[in-house]
Amino acid sequence: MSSAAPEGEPPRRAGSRAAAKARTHENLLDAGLAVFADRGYGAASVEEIARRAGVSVGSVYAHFSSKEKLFLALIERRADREFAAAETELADGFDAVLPALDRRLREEADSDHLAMLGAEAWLYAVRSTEFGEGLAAHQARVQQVVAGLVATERERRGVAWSLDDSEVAAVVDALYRGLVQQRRLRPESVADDLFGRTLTALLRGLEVPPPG
Amino acid sequence: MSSAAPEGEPPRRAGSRAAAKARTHENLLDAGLAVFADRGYGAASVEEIARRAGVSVGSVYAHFSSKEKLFLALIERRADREFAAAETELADGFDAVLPALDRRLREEADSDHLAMLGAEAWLYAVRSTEFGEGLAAHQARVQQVVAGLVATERERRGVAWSLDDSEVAAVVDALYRGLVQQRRLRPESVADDLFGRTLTALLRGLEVPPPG
DNA sequence: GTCTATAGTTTGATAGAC
DNA sequence: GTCTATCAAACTATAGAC
Repeated sequence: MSSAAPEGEPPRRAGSRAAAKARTHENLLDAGLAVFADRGYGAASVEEIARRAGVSVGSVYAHFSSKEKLFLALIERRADREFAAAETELADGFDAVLPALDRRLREEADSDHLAMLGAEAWLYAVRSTEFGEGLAAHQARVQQVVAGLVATERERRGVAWSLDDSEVAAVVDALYRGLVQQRRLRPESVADDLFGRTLTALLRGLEVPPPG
Repeated sequence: MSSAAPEGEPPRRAGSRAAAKARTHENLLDAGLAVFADRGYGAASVEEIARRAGVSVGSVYAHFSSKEKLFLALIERRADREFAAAETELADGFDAVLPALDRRLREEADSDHLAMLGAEAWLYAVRSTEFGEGLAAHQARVQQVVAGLVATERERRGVAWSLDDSEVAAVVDALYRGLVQQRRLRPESVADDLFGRTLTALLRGLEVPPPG
């Protein structure tokens, strides 16, 4: 052992070998995001991803064993970030949630790559049983968090609703994704706060008149 | 001229040349639907489409000048059918619309190819300015039909709504597409009549209490 | 209009030097 | 870990016979 650095010690400088490797790794994921979103999974070439990340094709295969693995790692990173963002927003209480969701919807729809990546991920999922189950599990987790918030709000209002909490969560999720795609295609048809106003109306309409 | 058949006369038998050509044309569109849905636009090969249609690659290019043109013709056929179906269902009056939409949503989500084709079309649209404007125009037409029905129902109820008719139409469309994708990925989270029940609740919640 | 055969690219992935 | 060089396979599209 020529180096005296103990295991687990953080790198001394930003330019250390480990940091450079991690940076290349992230650069490849960022480049993959752009190319997969621009060309689609099938038409995306590893060569273009490498060029965009500023490395050679050989280096790409040193980090990811295949084009497919790079794509999956990219989806996973996105799913992790999405889940973390959802938990952060929900911690601020119900009244802060709707504006936060409106903002996230705009960011995703107006991003150059995010909405397309979501569609590519869905397509890959419905074509691959294994990955499809993984994405379904991720969506189920997100919707359970939403369902929890929905239940809290329903109890606070002290009313019964004509849809189950999990159904409301599924509808909210589906409407979110549908509006993202809609805004990407026809921005003028989806106002900045349309999602929030729709949910406000929906929750009011869910109330079931008390029996008797 | 060896044949005595006057111009414009209908073919004598189903096996005439013109009928055979039309049949091959439709077969190619059907095969394209299956392959584009299964593989994605970029990964789909003309060779597989030809094999699935029972013709050679050369024949494909006798009908469509490129893989892209075949894809676009396929999307257009689908859009025409979608629009025709929408108009038929809406002619039966409002009460019949919700069950009809529930049924169409199930058919699209449970089809082996339709939901994927929709996602491929959206991706192609957001990547191509020209086609994107075409698909946006198609969606605008569909939503105008929906908005007309929404306006009629709103007036029949004699109430004001907290969303414009066109906004309601956009939300209905987005929710429909979102639930199709949701059901394809997690069928158990989207009951057969969830879409109709959600719209029923939404319309109730849209009502604005009369002023004073 | 449909076929066979093929031209001309581009692709994903690997080998070996450093 | 990154590079250059390279391979075998697959691709879209065309040419010419029938």
